[in-house]
Amino acid sequence: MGRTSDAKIRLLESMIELIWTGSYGSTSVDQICERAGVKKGSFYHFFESKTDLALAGIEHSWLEHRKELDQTFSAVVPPLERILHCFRNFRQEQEELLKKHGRVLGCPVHTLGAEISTVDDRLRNKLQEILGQFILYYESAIRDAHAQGIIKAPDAPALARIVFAYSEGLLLHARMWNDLSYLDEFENGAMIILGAHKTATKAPKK
Amino acid sequence: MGRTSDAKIRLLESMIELIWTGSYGSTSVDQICERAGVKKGSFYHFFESKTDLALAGIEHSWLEHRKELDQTFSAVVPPLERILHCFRNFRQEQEELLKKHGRVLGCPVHTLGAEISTVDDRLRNKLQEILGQFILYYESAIRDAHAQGIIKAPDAPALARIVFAYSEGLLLHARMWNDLSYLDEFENGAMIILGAHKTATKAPKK
DNA sequence: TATCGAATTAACCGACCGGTCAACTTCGAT
DNA sequence: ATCGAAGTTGACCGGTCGGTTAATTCGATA
Repeated sequence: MGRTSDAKIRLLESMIELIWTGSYGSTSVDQICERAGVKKGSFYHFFESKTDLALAGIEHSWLEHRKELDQTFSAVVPPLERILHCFRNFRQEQEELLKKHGRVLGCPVHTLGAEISTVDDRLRNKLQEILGQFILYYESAIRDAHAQGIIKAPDAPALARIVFAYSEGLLLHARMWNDLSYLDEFENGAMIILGAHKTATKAPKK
Repeated sequence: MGRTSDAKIRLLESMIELIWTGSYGSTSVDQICERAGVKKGSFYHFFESKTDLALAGIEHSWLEHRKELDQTFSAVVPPLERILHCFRNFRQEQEELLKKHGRVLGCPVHTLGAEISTVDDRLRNKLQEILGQFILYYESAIRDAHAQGIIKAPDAPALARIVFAYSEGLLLHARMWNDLSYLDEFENGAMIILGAHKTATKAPKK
C-alpha cells in the first residue's frame, strides 16, 4: 500500500559520496538532498536525523563491500595473496574514484572515524564495528599462513593489527597527498611486516 | 606603541585544543573565542579568518613540538632508541590528555588532515609540510641505524614511511577506540618492521 | 475504481554560522 | 602630558545550519 520510491537509496549513496569526497562536517543536509534530487521534507520522512542517515549509509556501503571481501579472502586463495589482492582491489577502486572526483579518497571509515570519533558516539560505535570486522579478514589470512608454514606468526591478531594500522596509515597518507603511488609501497611493506620475502612464496627454503 | 595582549596566543591554544578534542568542523569561532576569553571582534583583529587561525595554531604547536623532537632524536642517542623514545613520549603526552579530556586524542595533524585534506588546500599544504618534516626524524634515525650496522635498511626513506604510516594508523586506532593500550604495541611492531629484535639494542654482537 | 497509507512538496523555524564594523579603552613611546 | 597605534567591545549582518509541518499527490491493493 502507498507508493514506492528509491529516494532512500539515493540519499544513502549521496551521503557517503559527499562524506568521502569531503567530510562529515562539510556535508550539509541541503547538499545531500540536492545531489539525491530529494526535497528536505522527504529526507526527514525517511531518516530521523543527519546522523541516522550517515549510520544507514555506512552500513549500506559496508554490506556491499563485504561481498567483495568474502570473495577476495576466500579460503581457496593462498593466505598472503588474499591480503595482497585485497589491497590491490582497493587500489584499483581508488584509481576509479580518482578519475571520477579528481581526488584520492582513502578509506572512508577511517577518514570519518578520525573526524567524528570524539563527537558522535553512535557513528563511532558503528565505525568501530566495521573496522573490527575488517581486521578479522587479515587475522584469519595470517592465521592460515602461519598454519601452512608460510610465515611465523604465533600471534595472528597482533600481527593483523600491525598490517591493518599500516595500511590505514598508508591510505590516509595517499589521501592527504592526493597521490596514489604511495599505495604501491604496500606490497613490500606488508611482506616486511609479515616476515615474508617477495620470493618467500616461491622459495620458502630457509 | 599601543597596548599589548596575550589574546593571540590564547586563541591559538584554544583552537588547537578544540580541534584536537573535537574536529575542525565541530569547532566554531564562537566556541574558540569563549574558551579563550576573547570577544569575536578581537578574534578578527588578530586573524583574517578561521582558516588563518587554524594555520597559525598548527604552526605554533608544531614549533613547540619540534623542540622536543630535536632532543629526542639527538644524534647522541642510539638511533632505534630515538624512535622508541619518541613514541614513548607521545604515549605519555596522550596519557595526560586522556586524564584532562577523558579521551585519547591521537595525532592532531593526521586527524585534522583526514578531515580537511579534500576541503581546504591551505590547511592541507601546511599539514603536509609538517608531516614531511616529521618523517625526516625517522628517516635519519633509520639511516644512522643502518650505518651503524644495527639494522639492514638500504632504503631509509621507504622504511621510515612504513614505520610512520604504521604509527599514524595506530594513533588513529587508539583515538577511535579511546584506548591507549593499543599504543603499547608500537615497540614490538616497530622492531618487527625495522627487522631488529628487542635484544638487538642490548646485544648488537653479530 | 475507491481507498488509504506512503511519498512528496514548499514554506517555515530558531539557532548558529563566519565575518564586519565603528566606537571606545588602554598604554608605550616620545 | 599627550598622542596615536594596538587592543577591546557589543551590536549587527546575511546566509546557512539541522530540523518541522501541514497540505498534497500518488499508486499498490482490495
